[in-house]
Amino acid sequence: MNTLGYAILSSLGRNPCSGYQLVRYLEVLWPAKHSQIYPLLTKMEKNGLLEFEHIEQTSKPDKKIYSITEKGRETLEKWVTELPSDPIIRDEFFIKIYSIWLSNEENAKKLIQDRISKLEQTVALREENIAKIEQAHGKNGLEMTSKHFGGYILFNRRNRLDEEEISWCKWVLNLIEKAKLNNLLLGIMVGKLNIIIQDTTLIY
Amino acid sequence: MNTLGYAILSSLGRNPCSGYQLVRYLEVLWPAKHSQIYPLLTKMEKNGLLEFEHIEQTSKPDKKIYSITEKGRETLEKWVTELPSDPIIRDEFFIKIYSIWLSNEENAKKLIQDRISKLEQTVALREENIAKIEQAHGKNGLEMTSKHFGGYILFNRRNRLDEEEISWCKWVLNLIEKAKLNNLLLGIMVGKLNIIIQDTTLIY
DNA sequence: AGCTGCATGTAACCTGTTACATGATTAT
DNA sequence: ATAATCATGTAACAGGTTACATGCAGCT
Repeated sequence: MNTLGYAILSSLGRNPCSGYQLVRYLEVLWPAKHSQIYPLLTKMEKNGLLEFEHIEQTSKPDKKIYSITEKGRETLEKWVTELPSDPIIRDEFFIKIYSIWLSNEENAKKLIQDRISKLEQTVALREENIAKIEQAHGKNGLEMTSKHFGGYILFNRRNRLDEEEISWCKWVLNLIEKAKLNNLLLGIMVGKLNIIIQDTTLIY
Repeated sequence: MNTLGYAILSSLGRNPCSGYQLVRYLEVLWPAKHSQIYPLLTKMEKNGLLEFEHIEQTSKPDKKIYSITEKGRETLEKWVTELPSDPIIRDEFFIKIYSIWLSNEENAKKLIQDRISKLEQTVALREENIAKIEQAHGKNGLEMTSKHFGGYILFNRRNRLDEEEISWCKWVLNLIEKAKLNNLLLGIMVGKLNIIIQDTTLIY
């Protein structure tokens, strides 16, 4: 089975839900579209890792509530102890940053500024979620054996990293400003030098 | 064209190289295997974004040194100003962390400890690289218009984030320890309570 | 009247990985 | 001897995205 399968086991192991809801839950864990999730759920159910209950609804379409089986829980538990493969990060921002030397100052600043805006937005949203979890379970009441522990610490991780990145962005903006100032000063000095040269040329 | 194509333009725009070398250069920017890179290079060359020079070698296989064309540079410059799509992060570690509530303390600690080890290793390696760049170009001599600026600030970013993650890992280890202590204390208290109950039962 | 959310599914396509193929040189 | 590095390429497969398909309820 592939990693998406384990992500599904991990989510359903915490609480049963429909494929539709899984799409949302997996967003932070292992993003996948419904077109990838539905066929895999069917396959995993056939392999005995999951089971589902058909729920008929009147005002909404019917749904299947999936839950993890004993076999599924065992499979997940075994996998969790194996060492994880290296993370894969693909971010167009890196490539654009790598190429800013061919761009101008305005574009460069905009690229960084937009990044800050996005990060600040997501951090604010996540902070609300963290506060909700702490409110519901108590800041110190969250133990490793709690179902909510993993989610809680992962939210914390992401916010710490995002805040560090915001700080890095500001450092970069400063670097650009400082370089501009240096150039400006250099320009003035060159200007003065020219006057001196002109003066000296005039004198001598 | 896809993002890998822009990553290639970005790398070759800094300095020409062979497809073989590109695999290594792209590792930090947009990881790809040679089987994906070679056909794309051929395609991009046909589209006039790249050109190559055939270099014959005696002790090694012949190679093609690709470089960016004027059209390629223009294409890249235009793309850089468009806003980047959201980053994609896929990390098995997240799923394992999310599932540790079904695991025991030993496994949980090992998972975090292994993460710390990996991070510390890569941070150390990267620090060497940062030092090398600073040595070669001067800590303040690196301006936005320098070819090395992007790489320099990206290395810095990664190290900052990795160090923040190490700190987060230690915070999690502390949380686990603290919870254990609480449980231990609770255990002792329950024990004492039992004695009191036993005592009181004896007296009355 | 048109959009969003709920809910599941399939088909076509693009992206990325693993494996196959070749072959000389250099280091362990 | 055996593995790693240099160097390029293709084929098969797995993973992931976009688009097609349906239909009702509630909101603007």
